[in-house]
Amino acid sequence: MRNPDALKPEEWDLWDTWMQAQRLLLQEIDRRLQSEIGISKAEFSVLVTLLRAPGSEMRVVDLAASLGWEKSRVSHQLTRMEGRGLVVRAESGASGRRTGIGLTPEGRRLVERAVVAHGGNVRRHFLDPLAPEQAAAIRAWSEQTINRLGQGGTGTTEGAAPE
Amino acid sequence: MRNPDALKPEEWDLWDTWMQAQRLLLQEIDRRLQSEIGISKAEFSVLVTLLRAPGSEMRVVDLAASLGWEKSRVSHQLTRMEGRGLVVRAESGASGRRTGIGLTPEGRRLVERAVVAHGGNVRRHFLDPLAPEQAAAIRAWSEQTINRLGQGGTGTTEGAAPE
DNA sequence: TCCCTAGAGTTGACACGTCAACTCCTACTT
DNA sequence: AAGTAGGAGTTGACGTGTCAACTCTAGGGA
Repeated sequence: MRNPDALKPEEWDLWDTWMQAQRLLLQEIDRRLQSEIGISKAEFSVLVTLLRAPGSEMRVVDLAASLGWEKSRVSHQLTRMEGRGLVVRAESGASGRRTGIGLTPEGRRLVERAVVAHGGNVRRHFLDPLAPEQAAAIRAWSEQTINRLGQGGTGTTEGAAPE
Repeated sequence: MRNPDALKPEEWDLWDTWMQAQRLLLQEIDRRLQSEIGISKAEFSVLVTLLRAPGSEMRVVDLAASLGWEKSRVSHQLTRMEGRGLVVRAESGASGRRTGIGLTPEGRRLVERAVVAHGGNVRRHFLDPLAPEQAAAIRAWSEQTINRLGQGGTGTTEGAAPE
């Protein structure tokens, strides 16, 4: 603590407070998605990304790029979701061999309900309690943070919980 | 999307942008802690909490309360950290049987270095780029979110990465 | 043609986290 | 003293996430 770099108590407090608020909000939104629809945030992200893809079908590597995930993470996630019957690994066999990932009817049904429910939760727990000047500050901070730390945003996964 | 509750594109965009900024910042801070000191965020939280406890010793249940974690999570974490030689489960055997958790010399050495490094990282990546009015907005939003969602804050774990 | 490199995808080992079920001990009740 | 309720702690099953190593195949020289 004799380091000149040491944070002052009110600085630690801002950091801690912000971290805790974040964690509570994400927990709340995730838990509601889980209890109302029965899918996790990770499953929701994959399903939404597939839903918005042309033909509702993508390759693993494109899914990974769109979500900003590692491809091994996508592969593990797909293995679990295939087991739950939410997605299919379509192996185009002899001809194209493109191994596209697609939605099952069950997956499509769930994600369509989830988009509505999740939107409502985001509105209730994030957007509504946000005062206009808070929204402006958060937007500005977020953009400058992404510019500073993010190399190239995934860009296209609008509406998916990014993580 | 024909739901009246549906979010407008700029609302989705604010949510996505904020989520992504958060994720990038946490990733950056965690990765630096890992590469500079060689411990994870979870390990750091446990070590800092122990370091600040009277006698650097706590029971599992108090650790859990202070961190805001489930006790089973604490137990699993301690099992891994005991394997790495960072903490000890002191079983006071016949007399008190209090099963206090303590720091090993190695654990103490690491956490003392980590506090300095982590503080510097928080300053560089969170506090410094924050304009004063952004800090005020983030503090206000965090506090109202905690009041709305948090039932009883853990309170005392000042300085630990709360999650 | 044969090799061989580079991309796509999978797998295994491990860290992290939750939930539910379990053991163990203490303290209270009768 | 026997019984029991409850707190403290652990464990196992499983979902989530990273890293490194692996397979497979297409395409591109020599």
